[in-house]
Amino acid sequence: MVEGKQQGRWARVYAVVRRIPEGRVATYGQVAELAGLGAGARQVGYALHALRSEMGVPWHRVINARGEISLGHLGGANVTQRLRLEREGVKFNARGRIDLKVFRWKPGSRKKSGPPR
DNA sequence: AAGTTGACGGATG
DNA sequence: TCATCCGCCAACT
Repeated sequence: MVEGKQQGRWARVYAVVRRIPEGRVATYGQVAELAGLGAGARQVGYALHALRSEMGVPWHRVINARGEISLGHLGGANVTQRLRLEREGVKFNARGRIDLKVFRWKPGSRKKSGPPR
């Protein structure tokens, strides 16, 4: 129950996630670091889990270091995530994994920094 | 108040 | 490449 108050560490996570551009993805660890949580990658996942309502936070652009969706089979949330990413131009390989070398978001590089689209 | 948990990550086998 | 183990740190019970 933290949907209402968004002023803790989680708010920083949301702020970072909101900066992830369309067609790009970031890993939990990356978001954690950008949010100043250091090694709190797990907290990022925890924060997004508590998010429930999106509130303009593109949570679907956050994936694990393997380049895969970490969500369990909850209410098809993982399907939603994949669908949204594909719709944004992010491609999955045969194993359902994303090529981080191509789609990983590089903070700062605001212009197209290589990846398609 | 204390212990457990977890949308993770990295090293190791 | 996949399976295990350990480490991090705040939220939850």
